[in-house]
Amino acid sequence: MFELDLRSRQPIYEQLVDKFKQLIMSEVLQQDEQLPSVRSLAQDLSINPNTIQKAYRELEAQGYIYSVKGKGSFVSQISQIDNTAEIKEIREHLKRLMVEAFFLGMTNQEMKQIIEESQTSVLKGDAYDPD
Amino acid sequence: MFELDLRSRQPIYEQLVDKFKQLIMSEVLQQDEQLPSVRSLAQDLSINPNTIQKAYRELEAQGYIYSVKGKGSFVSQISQIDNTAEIKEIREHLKRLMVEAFFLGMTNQEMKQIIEESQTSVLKGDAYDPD
DNA sequence: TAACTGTATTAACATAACTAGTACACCTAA
DNA sequence: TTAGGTGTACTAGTTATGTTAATACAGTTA
Repeated sequence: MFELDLRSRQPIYEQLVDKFKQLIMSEVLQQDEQLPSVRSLAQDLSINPNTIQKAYRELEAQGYIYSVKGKGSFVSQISQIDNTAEIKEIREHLKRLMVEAFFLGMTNQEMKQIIEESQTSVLKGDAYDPD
Repeated sequence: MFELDLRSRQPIYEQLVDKFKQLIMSEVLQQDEQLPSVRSLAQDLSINPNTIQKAYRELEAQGYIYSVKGKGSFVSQISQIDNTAEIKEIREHLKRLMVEAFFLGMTNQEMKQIIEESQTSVLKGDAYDPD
């Protein structure tokens, strides 16, 4: 279901958070749909249940999912998710990266092309890596 | 001379490497110009000399500088620096980030605007944070 | 010679992520 | 009611990495 990079500088639980956010925002996972249980997903991914729990806790804190003891974790209403802070972070991150890119000699044109490519892959659904 | 973020996920030595790369690629530091010594820069930045050394070792390995025992560390010829691998990394990084951005609802237009802004700040020299 | 350079090595420390094990509360279906 | 599923909480230990600390050695320069 997911491709994790265990050697990444980005922690596993954050990778999970990002993946689920994408699945939720793109409505691949729909409102009130149940997420895999902490234990089952841990087994599927061959990682510790605590790591899954940490990701779910984070997703719940940010409003993407809600959890019910004894039942499971479920997707929230997209409309009630506030991601303005995230958007701001991404903007800053993009700016920094583009400054780096310019110093390495990448052209304006080249970067706009990457934007187009990215958008295409998103609209085509390539980014979901469905399994 | 530098602004370091000691709490960043990015290690100090990598921040130093990036800063020096920018200063070298933008020719603020010119060919054969001497870099601050390991010990003096460590004192200026209030960090350990080993951390500076690690950054210099990395810069030398990537061809940005050359070091001479007993004399110091100096800027290499820009023309002989091979940064194709770095450019590739940046491209991948940009792609991933843009996919994230799209999911958060950022528009194509908005991203192109960020590119323009970044380019402007680079050309104006804002990015160097001269001191 | 003295004081500066880079370089190397070893040890200790700090932090964060991750794993492991256990326990408890709740829900659901047999 | 009970068994097995769910989320949740907690403590401890492990691992990896970055950073600091101290020391030593080799080369350069005034």
